Formats: sequence, C-alpha cells, structure tokens
Amino acid sequence: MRLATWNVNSLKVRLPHLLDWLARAQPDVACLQETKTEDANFPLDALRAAGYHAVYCGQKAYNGVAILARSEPRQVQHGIPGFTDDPKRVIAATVDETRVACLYAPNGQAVGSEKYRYKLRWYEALAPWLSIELQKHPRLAVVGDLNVAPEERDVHDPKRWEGQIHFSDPERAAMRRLIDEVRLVDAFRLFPQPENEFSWWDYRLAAFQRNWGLRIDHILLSPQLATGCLGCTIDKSTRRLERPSDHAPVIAELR
DNA sequence: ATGGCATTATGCTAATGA
Repeated sequence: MRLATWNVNSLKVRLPHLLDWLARAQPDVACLQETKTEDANFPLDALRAAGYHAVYCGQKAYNGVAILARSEPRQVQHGIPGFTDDPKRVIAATVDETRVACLYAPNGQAVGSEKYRYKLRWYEALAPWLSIELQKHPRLAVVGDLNVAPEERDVHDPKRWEGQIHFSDPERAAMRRLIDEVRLVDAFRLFPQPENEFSWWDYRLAAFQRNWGLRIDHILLSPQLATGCLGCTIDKSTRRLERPSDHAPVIAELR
C-alpha cells in the first residue's frame, strides 16, 4: 500500500496539481491538510473520477483535512475525542486493514503566545488518544503536517531556528512523546536519506531554490507497520510547479 | 533570512500561515 500525506494549502487552488499528482504518484491513500474548504464545496466528483473515495472535515478559510483512498474508508472519526476544538484538524478512518489518522497540527505562531500554548495543549490531548487507537489498531499510521521539525537535521539552519516556532524544545518534546510514549516510528528515518531533505519551504526569498526548508510533514507508523515499511520519500516535484503548495508530499510504501 | 509570499474573506487591508 502506498500511503501519502500532503498539505495542499487550499484544495480549490491546488485541485489541478492534486489530480496530476494522484495520477503520477498513484497513492492508495492520500491524506490532505489545509483544504480550506467547507464540506459542501468538497470536490467529490473530480476525485471520484480520479478513482478515489474521500472522507473530509473542513471549514471556511482555514484548516481542513481529508483522506482519499482507493478503498472506501470506514469507522470515520472527526477530531480528537474529548478535546473540544473547533478548528478542523483531525480525521481518522480505517482503509482496508489499516487505521489512518490524518493530522494538521496547530502552527503555534510564536513561542510563548496563546496559539503556542494551544499547540502544546493539542499535542497533550493527541498522544493519549493515539495510544488508545494503537491498542485498537495494530496497523496504525499517523500522518500529516505536524508543524514540528523533530531534529537538527530536519532544519536547514539549526542555529537560526534554535528556540523558534516549529523547533522549540517543548514542541520537539511533544512530538517525541509520539515516538517514545505512544511508540510510533518516523518512517522517513527508517531509511538512509540524502542530507537536507525538507517538506516545507517559505514562499518568500526563493527559499525552495535555496533549499531553506523544514521537515515538518511526517508519516509515523505503529511497530507492525514499520516492520513492513519498504521506503519513505519526500516528493519535491509538486513544489517546482507554478503556484505550488509550500509543502511537499511525503510518501511511504507499506506492506 | 526576520520577511521582499500565498490564501482567504461581511475583502481592496488584515489575519494567518511556518
């Protein structure tokens, strides 16, 4: 099974890119973030014509997540149970024998801000829910825009990003908890990778051309899925297109 | 590098993103 995650930064604007990329990359499951699309406007027909079922949870202007799949998703869950949260950031579903959680973590804006505290609260609610999901579903994939670069090698300039949003110690600890306590595995680091591989580049200052990026989009796998993971790559081809998303898809090959 | 971009909306400036 080919599993992908991509923050499209507006499904409406990116739909042509998405359809081209689906045809090219051929994912069996594709998790999308920042659809910025109300459910009534979700482009269900175009995606069905491309061969995908879709479950989604969106809102106007901000946030919004979706799971596209060749097989029909079942047991659909919206949001983190018990966490009162209006923004549409979480959708989970079972596709074939695999449980897939699609996440759009809060940005956090600035360290110490109210939005930063909300980001940490969101992660505190996320971890115990994922532990329960893992107990129920040994084949669990947790994917999406986690808005955290976990290690120095996931940041183009660690000195410049030290203590900054996406790379502050509390954020990194929150994400590390998913690895150490929930016992998920970062699929990307299961394999030898080129240096300076990132999944997001600022639109400004020609950041992509200079490869000034961060690796903040992730595929985390349960131990069982990690054992059968055959590869994990970042697909930079979409970032080179006209009017690209600022994020690139991450793709994992699973057995 | 400290923003010179992109997207959205009771829109033409402001909020948000990362």
